[in-house]
Amino acid sequence: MSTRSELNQLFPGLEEGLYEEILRYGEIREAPAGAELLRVGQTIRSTMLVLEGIVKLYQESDEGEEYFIYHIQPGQACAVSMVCSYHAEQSQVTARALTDIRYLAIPLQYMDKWLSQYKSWHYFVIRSYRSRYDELLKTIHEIAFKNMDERLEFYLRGQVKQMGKQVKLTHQEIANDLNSSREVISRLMKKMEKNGWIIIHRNSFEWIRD
Amino acid sequence: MSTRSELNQLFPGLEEGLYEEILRYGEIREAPAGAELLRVGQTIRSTMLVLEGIVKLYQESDEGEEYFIYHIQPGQACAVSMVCSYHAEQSQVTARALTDIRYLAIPLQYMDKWLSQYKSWHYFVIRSYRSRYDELLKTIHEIAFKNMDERLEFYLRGQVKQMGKQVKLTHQEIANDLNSSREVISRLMKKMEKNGWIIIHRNSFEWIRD
DNA sequence: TTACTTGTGTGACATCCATCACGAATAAAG
DNA sequence: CTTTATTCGTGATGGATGTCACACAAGTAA
Repeated sequence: MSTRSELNQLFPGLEEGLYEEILRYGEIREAPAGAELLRVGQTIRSTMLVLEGIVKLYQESDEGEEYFIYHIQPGQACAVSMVCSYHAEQSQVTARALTDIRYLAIPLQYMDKWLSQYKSWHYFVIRSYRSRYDELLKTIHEIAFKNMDERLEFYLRGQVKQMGKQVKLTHQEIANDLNSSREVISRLMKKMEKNGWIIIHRNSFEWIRD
Repeated sequence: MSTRSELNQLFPGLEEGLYEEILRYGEIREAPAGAELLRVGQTIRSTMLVLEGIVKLYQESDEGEEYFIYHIQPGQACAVSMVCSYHAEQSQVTARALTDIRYLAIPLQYMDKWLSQYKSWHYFVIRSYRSRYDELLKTIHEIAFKNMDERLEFYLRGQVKQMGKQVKLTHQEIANDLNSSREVISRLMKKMEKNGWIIIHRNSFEWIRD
């Protein structure tokens, strides 16, 4: 499949001219699973349209703690990096390739140009911000009001939605994503297993409930 | 001062035609301190440009707990309500007038129209989303990684920045905004007073440090 | 003044969760 | 098969903070 038709499928509804500009000025890049694509404090110089694979976005504290925020899938862009301003801003989040990925890197200068030139593009940008904004609100709702058991359920549901009912994650990785500790996650997941919500395997679990 | 020049001052840099449309189709409304402007689950039908007074945005849980998110000042808009889509969305947050306020209510249909018609408007919308998105990230950072003492300091600094060094808030109100309890806030503020950061009065406190 | 309301201070206790300690289960390597 | 590394299970303990109880202080109304 050509990149052009791939673009068309993943990012439908853009103008003809815009597809061409994206192909002309966007650079196709690849990164292996685990690669850091954006780190806290880094200055943002280009935006990212994901073509293949999954990117994970998370907050990081000074002490190296993490908190998972959301995934970026093929057909989505990194809202954080879609600044529309000249003065390149600094990232508050870290982005890491969860699987091997392929993406289009687009220099920031075109963000500005396309915003004024292509109607479909500014709708795309605004939709992206809007939906990410909503996801952040949900995250705040979880952390602010819920105990770890409910937050874990919310988190696992999110992973299942993304990865399917078989999710490959160790308890330690889950604990990192929720800024908790392995022991706590182990205990809570054991309880979920007893309730018949999941089946725990080594290095993975299986979602049953719902 | 005419509404026109007021608009010009508060929302500078928009096109002439846009100012006129805002005045023609926006309805000037007032609300007393304490009025609820947007509640969780409510369908959003118009957006809000604040002209005078301060609006407070917060999350609400099913059990009636609250968590403060940010203030909206004169010259700012309610990002939540600037949807660019036909299917009016539901709010995840509650907005309440903190003081008596005056604002322009703009029917959602013009959001769409102006987005394609006025360049300055879509920059305004994107800037709004962008900066609110960043504030949400900061909030997540606080809740996810920090203990109550640091979160309280972050919160109080925010209030001071907004209200000046004399802040009229009871410990109970602060506790509500942080989804904590009065006793905890009292104890922590007492400690801050001992450290010379603040002076506690009845119904208010004074910021000293920095 | 007296009574009443509202806000604040503080000890005692309970709960959630992080940490420590250690052992068991599983997979990989020799 | 034996050894080793990784992952998971689980009790014990402690810290942060929510909850309860109650006293006191500062206004407000009668």
